[in-house]
Amino acid sequence: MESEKSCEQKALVSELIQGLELATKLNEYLNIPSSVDTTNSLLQRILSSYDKAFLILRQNAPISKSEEAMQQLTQTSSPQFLVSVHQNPEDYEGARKDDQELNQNAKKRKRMPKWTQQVRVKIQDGVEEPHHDGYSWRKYGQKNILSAKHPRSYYRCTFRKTTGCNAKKQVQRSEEDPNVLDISYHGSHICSKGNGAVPSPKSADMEEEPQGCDSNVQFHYAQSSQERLTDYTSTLSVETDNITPHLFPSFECMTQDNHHHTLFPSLVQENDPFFSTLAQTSLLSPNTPESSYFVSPSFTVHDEFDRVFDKPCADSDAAGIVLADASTANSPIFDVNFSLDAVGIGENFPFHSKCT
DNA sequence: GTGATTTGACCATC
DNA sequence: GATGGTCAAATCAC
Repeated sequence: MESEKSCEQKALVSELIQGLELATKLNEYLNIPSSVDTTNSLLQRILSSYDKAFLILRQNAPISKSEEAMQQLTQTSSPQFLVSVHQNPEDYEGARKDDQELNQNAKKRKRMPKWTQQVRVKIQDGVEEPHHDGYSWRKYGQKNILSAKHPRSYYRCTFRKTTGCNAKKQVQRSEEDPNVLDISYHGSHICSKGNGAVPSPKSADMEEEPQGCDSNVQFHYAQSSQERLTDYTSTLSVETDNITPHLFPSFECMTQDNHHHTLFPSLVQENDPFFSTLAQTSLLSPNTPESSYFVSPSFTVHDEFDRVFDKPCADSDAAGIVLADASTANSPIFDVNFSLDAVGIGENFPFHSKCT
């Protein structure tokens, strides 16, 4: 039993480390204009590594306090710009096996990975701006929902026919606050290949090109429209009221327009070498002049370890965070701007060293 | 002309 | 039967 756990732990750590290593490589390639294929390949491998890691975790535990917290988070209706990602743990494994078949009927559809995101939309002269999340969606239906004031819109990936990408999303205005859009994502994007990672001139300011995503983890990509970025960042904050504090370490960010943003509750960066380094080398880096950043879903390394190996952890203080950064206005890239060397992570990195 | 959106109808599930 | 999700023809926009 113990040896099994040890083996699983090694596999899990290996996948996580591989993901970080690939992210570092990806960051290097992002500075090379002609390396689009390489970066796409690295991106897929990174996502695959974390997919495997989460599969390992889910094979070993039913549900963790982090997932409960995530559920609370996603169910919270907040007037603030709230980005949260919730992947239904019961849906995940089955859905990954036969994603292409899931739209055959509602039964299978239920097994698709699902996560929700609440986004505050900007209302100008009574007209809402379209919600942009970095993917290209095609609306295929709208329905009045019985208990809701506002109709629900149904979208699927624009490239469904050409790539078989089965990602869908449902968009509905919040009951509590009409300025908030409740967005539910179903399925994963598999449309990264052959769709062009760089927006076409026509689409650069109007529509997003599809980006690689073959994972339950949904990245938020930089968009080329500076105006749109400003609109987003001007309302960007993260709801923290109902979050278990150790889930989200925080980073303070100041944008070009002097808006101050707290991305996560401030708890750990001062004490934790990992995040203090991360904050210094990436999040607060002077090399990111644009007033744009995107928050990816975060996950708690310690918490997941707790779940797998039944180890109580007093104050989990490390979490994995990938920050998508629009430091170059013309390319929809995301910037994983930290390295393993910088934070001292190697194969022997003591992920659980603070647990008792 | 082509692709996206709208909207009523249809289907599966509860 | 009520409801949510999807289809597909009609319409719109470029």
